[in-house]
Amino acid sequence: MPAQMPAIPWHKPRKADPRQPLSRSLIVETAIRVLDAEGLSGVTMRRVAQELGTGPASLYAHVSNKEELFELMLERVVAEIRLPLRPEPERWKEQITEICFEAQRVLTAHRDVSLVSLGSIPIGESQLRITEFLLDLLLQVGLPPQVAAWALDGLGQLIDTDAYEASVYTERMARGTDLGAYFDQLRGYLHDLPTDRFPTLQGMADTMMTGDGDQRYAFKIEVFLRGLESFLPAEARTGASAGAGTGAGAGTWAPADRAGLVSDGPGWHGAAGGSGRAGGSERADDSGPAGG
Amino acid sequence: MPAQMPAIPWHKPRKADPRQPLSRSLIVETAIRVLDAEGLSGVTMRRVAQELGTGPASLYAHVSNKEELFELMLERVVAEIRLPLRPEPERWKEQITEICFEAQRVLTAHRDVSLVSLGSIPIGESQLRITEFLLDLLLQVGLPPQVAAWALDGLGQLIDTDAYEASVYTERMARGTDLGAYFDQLRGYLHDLPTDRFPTLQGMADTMMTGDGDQRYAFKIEVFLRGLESFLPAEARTGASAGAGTGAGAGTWAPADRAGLVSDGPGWHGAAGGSGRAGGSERADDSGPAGG
DNA sequence: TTCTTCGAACGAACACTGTTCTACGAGTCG
DNA sequence: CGACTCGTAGAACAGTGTTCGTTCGAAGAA
Repeated sequence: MPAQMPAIPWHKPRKADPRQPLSRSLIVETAIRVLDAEGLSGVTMRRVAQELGTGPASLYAHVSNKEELFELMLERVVAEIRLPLRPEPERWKEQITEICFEAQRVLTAHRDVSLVSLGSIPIGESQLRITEFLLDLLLQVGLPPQVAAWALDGLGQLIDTDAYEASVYTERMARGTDLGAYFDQLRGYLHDLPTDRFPTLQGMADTMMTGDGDQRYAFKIEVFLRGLESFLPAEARTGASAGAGTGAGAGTWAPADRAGLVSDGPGWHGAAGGSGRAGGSERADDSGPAGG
Repeated sequence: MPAQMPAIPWHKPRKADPRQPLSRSLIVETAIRVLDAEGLSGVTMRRVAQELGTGPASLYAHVSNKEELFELMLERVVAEIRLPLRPEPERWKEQITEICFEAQRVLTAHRDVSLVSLGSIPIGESQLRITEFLLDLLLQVGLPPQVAAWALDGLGQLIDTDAYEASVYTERMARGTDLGAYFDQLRGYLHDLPTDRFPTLQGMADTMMTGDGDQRYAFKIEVFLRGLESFLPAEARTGASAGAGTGAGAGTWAPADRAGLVSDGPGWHGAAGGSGRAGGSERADDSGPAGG
């Protein structure tokens, strides 16, 4: 808060704080401020009310529930997700990947919110805006309507789940857990598994732990999109389709180049000392494909 | 509770209840009983303690946390998931689909538990057992190790998220919401969307609402598996691979035949007049094979 | 101007929550 | 027999979401 002029003493001296009256949007904004500062579990009616200089009961005049408040918060957050200007069917996979990463950037920028998203049907205006865009894109690509509709479902789950998982790790780290040590420990645990009962897993401990959150996320998106691609009717397939041929060996696979839209600043990725989800948290400064 | 004999008055009249002493597993079992009866939010330390005829403080001698208790509960639940006798690489997609449905069956049979699973790394013994099986299977199919490893991640998220979403609807229905009416309302809402801003979505309202939870789940699994298939090196591809050619038109796509293990009838579909994800837990008595 | 009305604001309270402190009591070891 | 553990609990602390009943301030009616 910047310096503020003192209240003129003879103007309504009775009420010291010239705060604006309560309103739905003011409450939601305040709640989001608390969310960003202390995580979703820190957003309590009392905490929000206190931030507004009032009591918890006052909030119930504008918001019927804590659940409703949460959903309003989610809507406001989702509204921050930016979309490309228009669908470009010829590079639909790249475009969807970009949107997925943009969504994850925004969601994880607000701590835990994705948990709210996980359990609710996305019918808010902002959510529908994204749905509309993706649906349009998928239809233009040539996917059958039913496939496109159901694909949105899966895509939404993918985004939400990954954002939530990422936030869980961020929260855990914010509470003092050293993720680097934790993952090393985990790797050791996998490595020490009894060979007779877990022969495959035990031998692949390192492979299981490879890759940070972004890499894994990109992989999942790519798998889903390739799967979607296989539902394209024969006549809708362009030559660019990675489809069947480009089998990609183990290490040779690389996440789609995420240029454009997502290229704003370092974002959360590097900031907190490493990976979103797994492995090598010591690589905070890696210049990877992601940053801008 | 069946009728119970009254305690013989002159046998230890001091302590009326001849209950067995507290123990970790007894607490976990009791907690799961409460979970099944009242959902995850009903599992409170006080409630579990009360069920055991004691106070909440007594639990902390065996369980360090509510969080730890939840994870112990998850482990016990996941242990119920049955696996096929051995990997059958020649029908890997069917087998994975079966496992996914079996997992969902078990998870949703215990209300909310999947929420616990969503935020934790699956390192319990039972979870690793499943991981080991799937990893073995995927490697036998010929997937590159790194792809197989990361695929497990995605598969786990798919299972957990879908189970959680299903449970959310079940819980909501248990609280009295009529899902049929709710989805009709939702369909109407989509249909009434302003045509200028949501042209695609508005016209596809019905398509968006088509399909029950199982169908959508099967679709997502199929997409993921087809995507995975595209990572098979050329030499590992059998003729059976649906891969590129069998493009499937709009309505012609059908979920993979879920024989054996998952062969439980119509499920809840008819009940709520449509889509969604909830319901039909009334078929717990299916005699599926797959045991072992 | 005065009176009524009505919804927003809010203090207090209710019934909960997870967790900890501390005392009690039985069992075992020396 | 005393000392010493350790599982069992009662009570309490600091919170939680939500509701009740009241107050208050401004707008509309007389």
